[in-house]
Amino acid sequence: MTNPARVRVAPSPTGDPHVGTAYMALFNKAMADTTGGKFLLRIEDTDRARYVADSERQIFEALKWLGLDPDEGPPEHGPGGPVGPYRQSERLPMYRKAAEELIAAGKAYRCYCSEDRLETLRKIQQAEKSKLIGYDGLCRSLTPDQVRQNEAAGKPSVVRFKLRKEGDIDVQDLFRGTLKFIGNEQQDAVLLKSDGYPTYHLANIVDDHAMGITHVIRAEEWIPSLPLHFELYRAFGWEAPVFAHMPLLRNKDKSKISKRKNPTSLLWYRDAGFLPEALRNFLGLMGFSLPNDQEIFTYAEFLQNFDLKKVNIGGPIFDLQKLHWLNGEYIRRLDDRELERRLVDYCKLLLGREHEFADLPEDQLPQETFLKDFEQKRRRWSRTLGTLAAEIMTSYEVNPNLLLPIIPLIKERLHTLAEAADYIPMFFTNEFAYTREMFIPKKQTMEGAILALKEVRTIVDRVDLTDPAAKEALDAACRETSEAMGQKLGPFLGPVRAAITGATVSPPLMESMIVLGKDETLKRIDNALNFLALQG
RNA sequence: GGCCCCGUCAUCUAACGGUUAGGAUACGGCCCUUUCAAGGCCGCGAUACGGGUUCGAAUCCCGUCGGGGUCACCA
Repeated sequence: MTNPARVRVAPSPTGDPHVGTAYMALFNKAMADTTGGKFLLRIEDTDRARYVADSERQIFEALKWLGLDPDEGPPEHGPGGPVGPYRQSERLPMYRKAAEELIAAGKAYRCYCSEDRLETLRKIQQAEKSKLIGYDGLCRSLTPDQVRQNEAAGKPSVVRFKLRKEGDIDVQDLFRGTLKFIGNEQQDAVLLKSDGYPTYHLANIVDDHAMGITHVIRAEEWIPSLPLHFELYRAFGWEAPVFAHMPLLRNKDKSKISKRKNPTSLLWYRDAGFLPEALRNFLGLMGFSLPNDQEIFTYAEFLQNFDLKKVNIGGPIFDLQKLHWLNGEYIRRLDDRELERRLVDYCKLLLGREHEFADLPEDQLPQETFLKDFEQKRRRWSRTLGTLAAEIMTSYEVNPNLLLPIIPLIKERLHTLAEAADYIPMFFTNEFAYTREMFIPKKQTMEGAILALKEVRTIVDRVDLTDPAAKEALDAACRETSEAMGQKLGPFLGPVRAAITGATVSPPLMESMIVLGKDETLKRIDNALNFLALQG
C-alpha cells in the first residue's frame, strides 16, 4: 500500500452538476479510499461572469446522491476540514500574495495590454498562420518607470507568468510517462485577472500546494497546460504532485461529452430514474475493469480491485444504452421493500414538476435514435408519475403495504424507475380509454372477446382471490376454458387484459387481478362488457 | 494550422511476447411464455495500415493514416 493520498475534485459552479465531475470524483475518491487518504471538494468559483448561485449546492447534492461525498470541503454542505476555505472566492488574499511573490522574484509581471490589442494580435497571428498563437510578451520589457506610470494612471492590468522560454519542459504523467513540451512554444499565461481574481492556473497550484494534494487526477483536457502548471510549482519552489490525466468521456461521435449530444447533468440521470449506484458503477466501467469480466460491482468491490495505473486511457464513449441495461440489473437486484421505497422517493422527486417534462419539439430533441426515443418516453413517464405522485405517496403513508404486492409484478420489467409509469397507473384507476381494437388482438374476434370476458368473469367470481393458491386456481381454470373454446391462452386472455389493465401490455394478468381484488376485477370486466355492448 | 494525447468487435472492455483474440451492451435468431419483460441457448462482429525487432507481435520500435484535446483576463 502506498502513502495516504490527498486528492480533490474541483468543479466550477457554472451550471448543472456534470457527469464528468462525478467521473473524476469516483476515481479521486477511490484513490483516497484505497490509500487511507482524503478526498476533498474544492469549489473553483473564480469566474464571476459564469457563476451560478445554486450550482454549488447542486454539485454537493449530486455527489451525495452518488455516494461520492468528499471527506473535506466547504462546511456549509459537509464536514468542512482543516485546510479551508475550500471555496476559491474566499482565498483571494492567498492568490494575491502568491502573485506578488512571483513579481518580486522577477518571475511574473504586470501586463497592461488591452483586450483589443490581444484580440488584434491573435487575429494577425492567425492571418499569418503563425505557429505560435498567443501573447507576445510585450509587457515583459516594461521598465519600472513605465510600470509606475501605468499604475499612477490607474491603468487596469493583469499579472502574467514569465514562462521559461528555453529548453524542454518535461513533466511526468502517471499513465503516459514523460510528456515533453518545448519551452518557447508556451505563452505567458495570466495568473491574476484585472478584477483581482486568480485564473484557474494560479489558484489551482496555490491551493493544491496549500491543501497538501499529492495526486492531481483530472481530465485529459488539462494536458496542454501541464507545462505551465509544472513551471509554476518550480517558480514557487514547491514539489509538484503526481499528475494523472484521465481520459475524457465521449459522445457517440468521439468528441468530448457535451450537453448538446448527451445528457451531461447528473440531475438528468436522477430525474430519468437511474439509480445512483448504477450510474456510479457505470462510471467505474469507463476506462477501468475488474478481473474475471465482472461488470456489476459495489463500491467496496471496486476499491478492492482499484489500481489507478490500470486505467485504460482511450477515451470511452458514454453509452446510455448500456447504462440503461445496467440500471435494470440494479433494479432487479433490489429487494421488493427497497424498490418500493425507491419508487416512492422517485415519485416524491417528481411531485409538482409535470410542467418540466412537457414534450419537446422535434428540433430540441436529441438526434441519436435511442436517446431521442428515451427522452420522449421518460418525459411522458415523469408526467404520469408526477400526476400520480401525491396519491402514491399518501397511500404509501397510510398503508405501507399498498405498493408492495405490485413490486414483484413490475420489477423485472423496469430499466429505470420512471418506466414504472407504464405499469403502475392501472392499480390506481379504472377510468380507461377503452378502444374496440384493444379487445381484439390477433387470433381473436369480437364474439370470442365477449365470451372470454364472460367466462373469466365467472371464474373470478368463483375463485377466492385471497387464497395463497389463487394464482394457480385462476391459471388452471383459464387454461381449461380457453382449451374448451379452442383458443390459445394468449388470444383468450387478450380481451381480459384490456378490460383489467386498459392496455395491451401489462404486468401478469392473474397476479394483477389478485392485487386488485375480486370486486374491482369484476367491476372492470363489467365495464368492458358494457363498452363492447355499445360497440355493437 | 501549431503543440499534445490516443487507436482491440458498432459500444464498454479482457488477453506475463506464445489464447481458435475472451466477456458485456446493442443487434439478429431460437427456446421459455399470458401481453410486455426477464431468463436460457445460438449467431453476427475487432487487434487501423505499412515496415521492422523476435523462433513467435494485439502486445516492443519507427512511419503512415484516423480520431480527440488544446491554443481566453473559462475552468
